[in-house]
Amino acid sequence: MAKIKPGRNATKKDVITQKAASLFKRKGYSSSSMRELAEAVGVEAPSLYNHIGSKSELLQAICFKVANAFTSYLDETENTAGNVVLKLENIIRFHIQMMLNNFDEVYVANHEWKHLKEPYLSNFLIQRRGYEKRLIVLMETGIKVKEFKNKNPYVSVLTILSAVRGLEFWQQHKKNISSQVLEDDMVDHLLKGIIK
Amino acid sequence: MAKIKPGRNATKKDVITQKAASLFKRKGYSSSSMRELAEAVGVEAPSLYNHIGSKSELLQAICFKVANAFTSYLDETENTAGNVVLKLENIIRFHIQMMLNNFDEVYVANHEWKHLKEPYLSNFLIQRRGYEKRLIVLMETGIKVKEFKNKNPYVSVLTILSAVRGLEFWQQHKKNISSQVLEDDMVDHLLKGIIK
DNA sequence: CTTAAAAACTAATAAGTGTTAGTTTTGTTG
DNA sequence: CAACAAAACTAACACTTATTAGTTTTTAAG
Repeated sequence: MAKIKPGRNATKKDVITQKAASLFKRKGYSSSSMRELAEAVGVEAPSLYNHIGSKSELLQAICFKVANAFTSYLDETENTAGNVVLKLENIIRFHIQMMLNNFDEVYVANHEWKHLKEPYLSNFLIQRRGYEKRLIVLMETGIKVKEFKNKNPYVSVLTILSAVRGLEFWQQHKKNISSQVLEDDMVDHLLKGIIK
Repeated sequence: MAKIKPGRNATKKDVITQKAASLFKRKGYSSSSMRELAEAVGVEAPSLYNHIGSKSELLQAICFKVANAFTSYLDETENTAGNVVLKLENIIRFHIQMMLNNFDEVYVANHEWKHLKEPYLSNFLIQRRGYEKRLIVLMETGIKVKEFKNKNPYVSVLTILSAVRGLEFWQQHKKNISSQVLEDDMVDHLLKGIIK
């Protein structure tokens, strides 16, 4: 009934999506053609449509996979015992690890989301905004229980998220620093600025 | 001999470049068509070519204008008396102000540079790398003279540059926080993590 | 081996791309 | 006003785009 699946646990659709993430990262969504993607997959362009619905569907899959991963981790963390500092540290470390381990997809979600079509674009932005709001609430909690300095929580969240996002520039320097040093130094730098 | 110039001190080429920055920011370089740009300028697409050479020339102008602004400010700062902390603080403040006052162009330079054509792409990356290197040297100096903690200087520079870059998300929240609070809180957050 | 579906292929389409050619309008100067 | 150049316009070209239609090949099941 069905063909043998390509990878170990990956459907061909998964392979296409992954190759798409790599291509979109390198050239950007709009500059990536289905012919190029097909070549990366090892097939002619129209054959892709036996597995996927459209080009924009690929972008949707990538963006929401990433967004859902972050949302899920935040769900877990919120339902965990522990002080606020530890929660925030764990979240920062999760962001760093996502950047290092799922670079292509996170990069695409961060850079190419604006090419999502409605209603996916709106949904993505709403989800993203909701995520930020929850981090801000976490910051405010930390301030209230005297774990954090009384700095504007939005600025703190913005600073942290942006700094972690900047790990995309890190990829080129992977050889020079161990990722453990990177993670620890960055966490330290970001927490020292807000912890009391 | 020549027509009256559009704005006060701006040539029509300047107007086109500025509209291009706004358009490229909103839709991305590749998704922006010359017909759209023409409409923003209030003209038919082929008329643009009386003032500019090509679409990619517009991107070059935007990217290098931004890159040169940062390089120039660093030149000035390096030739200035003062301790390292103050120099770094001034540089951070300059980055923040560039983000707030030249948002479109800085955004495009940060996001669309990969669509530059050779040799401009290579030149841009070389210039960017050189800028980072000089900041790293500044960090190392600060460590040597005991103004900064002995943290990996590359990680510190990366964290700072990325955090400031993240001000692009700030635009939506302009109403809620004064830009002075933003600037001061962010500078504080970033410096506290490295100052001894 | 037969059968049937899954997935590859070729060919084609309609729309949009940056850009050039050629022409007309506009605006300034002598 | 005459003359000339700057800058607008229309028409068009050569090319690329995502996607569909229709057909053939491949693969798995009975």
